[in-house]
Amino acid sequence: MKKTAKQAPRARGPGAAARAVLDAAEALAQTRGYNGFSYADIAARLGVTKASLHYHFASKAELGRALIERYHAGFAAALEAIDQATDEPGAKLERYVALYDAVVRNDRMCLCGMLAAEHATLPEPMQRQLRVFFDANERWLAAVLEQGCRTGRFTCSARASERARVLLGALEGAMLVARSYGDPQRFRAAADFLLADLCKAAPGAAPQARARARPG
Amino acid sequence: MKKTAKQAPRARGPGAAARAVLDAAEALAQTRGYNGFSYADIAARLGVTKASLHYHFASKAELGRALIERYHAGFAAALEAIDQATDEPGAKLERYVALYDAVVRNDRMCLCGMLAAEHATLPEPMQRQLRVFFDANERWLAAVLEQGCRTGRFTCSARASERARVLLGALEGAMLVARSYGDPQRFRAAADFLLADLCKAAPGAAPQARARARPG
DNA sequence: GTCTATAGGCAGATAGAC
DNA sequence: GTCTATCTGCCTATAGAC
Repeated sequence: MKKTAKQAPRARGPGAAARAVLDAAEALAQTRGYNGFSYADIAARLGVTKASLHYHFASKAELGRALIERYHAGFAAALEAIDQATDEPGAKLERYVALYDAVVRNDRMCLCGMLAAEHATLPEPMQRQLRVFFDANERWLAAVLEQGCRTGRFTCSARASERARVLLGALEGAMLVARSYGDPQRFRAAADFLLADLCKAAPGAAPQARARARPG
Repeated sequence: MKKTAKQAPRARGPGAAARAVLDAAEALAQTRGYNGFSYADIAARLGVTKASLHYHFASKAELGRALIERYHAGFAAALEAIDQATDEPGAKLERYVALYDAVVRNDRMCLCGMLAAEHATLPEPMQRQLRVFFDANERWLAAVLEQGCRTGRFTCSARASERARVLLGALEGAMLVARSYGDPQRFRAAADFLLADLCKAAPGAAPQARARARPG
């Protein structure tokens, strides 16, 4: 079933090169920001020239657009996976936080949180994409909080969508500040605090709220 | 009492030019980030040439250092003013939030929050200054929370310093995300939620928690 | 203190060979 | 798809006149 051996690069499948560019750009954007990296940085990581990058993404604005698009799609898939893995609101939130915790432990910041800081300097399409990402996150979180409210799992103060907005901002901010200390534990501790607060009025109802994906 | 009329520029006092440079750079850094502005931008705003800026700040790294230094000093003075204006922990927190609210209403982001996003690209002296700023804020907040705990003004869960850290991160994150929507009200609403949470277990003890400095 | 002029480098981007 | 070569423009920074 082997294709002609000459086509080794093609063997990785179509779009593999573009994906490699996105991977490198994503890592750079999440650590240094959109204004903090250049085509030269990506080219150096991949061992190719700057010119070849323009074959896949004609402009940096187009690359940035594709970056958010893929990131959002991946995040949406992760949220769907959570919904299918469990119905328990507390477990959902714990897994949601775990998504960000993985990002932080990888010495990165949420891509969209990072880009939000640079908002004023971004091409307008990217600005719109950021709002779409945050809106989707808030909607998902609001639904989880609302469910937790109904079932008595969480402190119920209604206004789930406002609480979702605060929670998302708090998680982004915890990542932001933690970066200055190079200490992933700082994020995890803040996240645990935020999760615990949701259960404050329902003691004993937060059994595994502090479960870890990995040993501390 | 007039000086010789020839010295009009000097009349603004020594260092006035340097201060004007810092003012312009600060506004740019808080809206576009450290990597999002150049000497050319500052020069254009002040109506001078790029070269003249180097007389006051030899390098951009030195300018950045001076930027954080002055910002932190101003913030420290504001915190001291709050301490002298009131002893009530709730009022202190309300005034603390008002400091950030003024920043947001000015279409800016906290300078250090903005720079925290760009942390990986900053000169090492600036990186250290960021930690100093956040540490000072956390200490002040922790003292206020601790006092509110003792007096029963706030929900008392001990661990004031951890709660202070979460609160600071949450405020920075609320600013960060609100920027993408260009809506200052988004920050204020999140801040009110955070303040209200501190009083959740002490209903009726949060009379003016939602007081505004200006009409909405 | 501010200017003109310029250096030296890196940015994003394009043309055209292979 | 990737390369070499190159363009244009902006960046930080410096020299030296006024």
